[in-house]
Amino acid sequence: MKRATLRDIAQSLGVTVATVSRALKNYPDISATTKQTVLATAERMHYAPHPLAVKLRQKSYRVVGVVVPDIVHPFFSDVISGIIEVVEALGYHVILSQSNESYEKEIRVTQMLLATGVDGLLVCLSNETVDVGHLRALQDYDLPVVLFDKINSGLDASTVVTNDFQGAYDAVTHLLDQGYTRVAHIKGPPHPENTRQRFAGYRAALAAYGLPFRPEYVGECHAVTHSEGVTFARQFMALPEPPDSLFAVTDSVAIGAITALREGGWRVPQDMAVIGFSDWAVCQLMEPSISSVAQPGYEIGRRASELLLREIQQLRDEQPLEHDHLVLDATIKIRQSSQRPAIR
Amino acid sequence: MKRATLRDIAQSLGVTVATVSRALKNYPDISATTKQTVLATAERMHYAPHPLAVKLRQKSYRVVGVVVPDIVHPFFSDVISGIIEVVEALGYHVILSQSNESYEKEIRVTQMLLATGVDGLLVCLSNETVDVGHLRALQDYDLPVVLFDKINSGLDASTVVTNDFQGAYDAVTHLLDQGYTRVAHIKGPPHPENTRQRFAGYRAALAAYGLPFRPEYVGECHAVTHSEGVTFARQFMALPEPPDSLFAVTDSVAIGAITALREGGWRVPQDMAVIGFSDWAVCQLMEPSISSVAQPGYEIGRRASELLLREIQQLRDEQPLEHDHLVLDATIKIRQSSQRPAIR
DNA sequence: ATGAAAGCGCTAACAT
DNA sequence: ATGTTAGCGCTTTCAT
Repeated sequence: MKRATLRDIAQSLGVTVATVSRALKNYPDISATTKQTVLATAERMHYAPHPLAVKLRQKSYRVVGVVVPDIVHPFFSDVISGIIEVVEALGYHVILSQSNESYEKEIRVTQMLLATGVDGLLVCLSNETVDVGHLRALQDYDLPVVLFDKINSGLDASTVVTNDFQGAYDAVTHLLDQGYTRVAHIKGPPHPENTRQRFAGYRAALAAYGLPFRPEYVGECHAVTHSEGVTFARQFMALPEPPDSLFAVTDSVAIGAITALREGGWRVPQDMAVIGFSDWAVCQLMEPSISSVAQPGYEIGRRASELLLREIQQLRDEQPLEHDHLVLDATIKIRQSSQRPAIR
Repeated sequence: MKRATLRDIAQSLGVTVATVSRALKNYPDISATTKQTVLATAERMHYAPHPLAVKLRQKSYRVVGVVVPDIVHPFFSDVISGIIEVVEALGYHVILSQSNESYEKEIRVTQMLLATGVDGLLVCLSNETVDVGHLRALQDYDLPVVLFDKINSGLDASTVVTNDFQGAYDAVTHLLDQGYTRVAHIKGPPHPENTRQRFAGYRAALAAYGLPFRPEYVGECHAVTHSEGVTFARQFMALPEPPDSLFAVTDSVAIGAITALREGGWRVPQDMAVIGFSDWAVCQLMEPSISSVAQPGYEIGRRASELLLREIQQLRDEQPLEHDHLVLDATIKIRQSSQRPAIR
């Protein structure tokens, strides 16, 4: 059936649209009978207000755009889930896009989002992105932008990130506290700030315990994959004085390393303790269960949304935008893979 | 800076909004000079058309709503990814909501989506949902709805699902073809059609190979968790004539079972072959790697979107809506856990 | 080549 | 208690 409008109801009742509009919205100055008839016909005609007309009139769209590099990733699913939780509670909706880690596509989807009329944008930059002119352009259109996880200081915007440094520091400290002294690290590539921070946390923890930094105990990934974990673990086992423990930049690398260790006849954690980063669901299912550093994805989504909604409100009130920079703690999850067996 | 409108440009140039509108859209009957100046001022004023005004005028919103029970789930991430791929290529956007497997919330979010003015809806029903009156109501508002994965025959709508029966049948056949004859099954609860189909596929495969159905080889989960896998595997091991292989309704159950088997001193696949369902990423990472049945999530997202967009178009053309019912094949991924060792 | 005017569907200030 | 009117920002037909 064709969608009914206020006018349809008004005409069929011989009143004006204004009356109908008021009747439907419980305005005080409306006769009980009129209200009744209007409500009844509206019901009968399956009337529903045209959302676009309402929004145009009220200048509020109530939609925020979200751009992540890759939806099919547990961390981003968590973030998105947190975002939806917060914004829906305030009657907002979420339009979701992905950049597929492509700078080109990121520009394209942010443009599309602007053209769709979102009230604000939550963005996790792609790994390729170094220039943020496209986001600055959005801000020029009075569109608030909040960055999370992968951020860029070139943009004057609120940011919400995990404390990768602290997470890494805690992970390594957990190893050192148990008496391990030769802690290896498989680090990520130099570009994303996140993995660089993890490396920094690793070095800082060693330094805090007065241990030397040994370059031969560090491997640098390019793609951050399972197979790189395999490669570096083999390398470590072949050293004249091999490490006794390993902090890997991600869980997939940690799992790759464990695979290689096992093939080489090394037991985990007896011959080498291992701790990863990200706390994927697999960590709990593997044997041994894998220790890892959990990122507060859901919380990042919530906090970033709160900041964005605040800025949207400030914009509406014609107040200056206040930016914030949140750094949320990561939590180490200690499981079997990193627990030193009792000393006999 | 305040957002510029057509009128702003028109006034600053001493022309009408109509002229500006035409100049910006490359209409033929517009002087080159006017076009130049308009374009220049538009640029200077950072003009961008107001999306809501355009959409209201053109009666096209170009947004589809998506409702899934839980975003943080690899299968749904895949589906969403497929949806976004297809609809963005046609200039549409995706508004995402989750029902958290709650019937109440499903009603709430579908209503919100209607109120937001989406052009159509892609829905995976919550496990709680038995009545689909809320979706029928949407259809009454001329809102096309396509169901995927968890569907309900009570609604006259297009559907896209995995062929759970065939996937299960193939999984069990794969075991039987290798000479296993005592195939156990840990099934899901009776309600969601999907897991019932898997059970049906299991029985059909046994029947096709002339094997008896043995109730003692079947366990029924309530929550479909890792720990239920543990419980049933222990039960199977304790049987006087234990099964030689197992088809589990999901990967988490399969992994639970493997854990229990290992604890009980049983080797996988030597003492019991195991195959799961869903093909989570973990399956490749575990040792032994776990065989599983892959659901075509991405493809489901694509196909469901295509059906929905077709219906949206048909509605616009005032043609009758054509419904389709697609059943996409699942693919068995054979890995170590289900491969019978060579017979010596 | 450009302007004037109507209208998408709704709201709200101002009448009566 | 209800009607009138003006607009939200844009597109498009019909004039000129």
